[in-house]
Amino acid sequence: RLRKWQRRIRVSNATERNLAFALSELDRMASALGLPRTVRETASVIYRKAVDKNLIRGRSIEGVAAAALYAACRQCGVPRTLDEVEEVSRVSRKEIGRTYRFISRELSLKLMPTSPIDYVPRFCSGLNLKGEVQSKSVEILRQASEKELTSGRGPTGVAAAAIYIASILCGERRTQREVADVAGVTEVTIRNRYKELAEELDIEIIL
Amino acid sequence: MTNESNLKIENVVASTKLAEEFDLNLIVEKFQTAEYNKQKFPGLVYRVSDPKAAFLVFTSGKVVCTGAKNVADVHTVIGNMAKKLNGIGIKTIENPDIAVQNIVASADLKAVLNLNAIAIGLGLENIEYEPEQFPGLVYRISDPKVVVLIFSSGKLVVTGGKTPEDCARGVEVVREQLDNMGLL
DNA sequence: ACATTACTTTATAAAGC
DNA sequence: GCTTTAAAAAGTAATGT
Repeated sequence: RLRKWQRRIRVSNATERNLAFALSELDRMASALGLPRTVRETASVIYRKAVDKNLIRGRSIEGVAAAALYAACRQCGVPRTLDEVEEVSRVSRKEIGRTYRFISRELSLKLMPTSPIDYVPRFCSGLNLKGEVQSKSVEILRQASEKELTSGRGPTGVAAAAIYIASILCGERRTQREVADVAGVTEVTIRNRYKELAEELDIEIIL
Repeated sequence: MTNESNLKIENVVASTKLAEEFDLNLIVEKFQTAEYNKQKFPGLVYRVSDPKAAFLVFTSGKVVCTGAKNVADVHTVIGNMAKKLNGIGIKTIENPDIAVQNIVASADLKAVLNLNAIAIGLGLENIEYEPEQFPGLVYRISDPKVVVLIFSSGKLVVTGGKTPEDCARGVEVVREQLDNMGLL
């Protein structure tokens, strides 16, 4: 009888220890990414649900925590790319993506693919661009979406191209390199996307 | 009206057993283009151009054939492979059972698609669409048991089928569902 | 700036780590 | 789970001229 109690205490300790570790990891990663408290709380709720459904079995706490954070960012409308989450975690992008798909399905998160529009505020502030440019970027993205220019394209690349165009239209030009750096894409991608947007949306870009 | 599936088979994967065991070291030295690194991979790699295909040969006598463009070619290339082995002094099983394990095919719905709308239409729980990672929407069908990759260009990739009919049916299932949702 | 090569995703068998 | 093979889709990336 005493052994049974001891085992329960041990399991309980291990469970609590793991949860504490996971939560501290979430906090550490969220801080590194500069995420608000609401996202950290959302991530911890997702993580706890994963624990309750025994989804951690066969997976690392780090991986599930990173996937929960990635999912939380998307759920809160402030997405980070898998690459960004990978940078602050110690698991590979491949495992974060794989674990994300798993918990997303098991917890029925039903998240829509990330919208380029959700990246606009963060990228624009990273480029010191005002609200006017943000509004213009969003306007361009809505038109792009209506004309089917966003399906299958990377959300960050499309957002970057829209911001690049908007910055020029608003007289606050940023170079392709500057935009590419904050968006985490290459100049080639910005070029390909902005050419397509400019042509299909009949936007004249004069340098 | 409608349709013949402009289905094109791109790759056929099959497996069979040609002997009870193989001495891969003997085969590598006799077949000049064969590759064999036991620590890297347990199988010997051998490419042929007759009908183009690639073989993975194992010590157990089992063989995997990939890259063929037809189910018929699979039989042809495996037959040629058996003869080449015989020519090198290795006996092989007479009429080996050849099992097609997977067929990859491509098709074209000839329409520009809105993948976000399709994701919602087919149900987010039934699909996977992460444009950040890959431009295609992944749709798993249970009957026929195939996986279809749907692209915004209207092009499709069907894989997982064991027969060309599975692939053709998979395309039709997608075409019908998209049509019913008015997304075609 | 443009070209080429290469990697992302899907399925599938094989033997072994 | 990984390793290796083949092939398509379209986007993005790395490298080279």
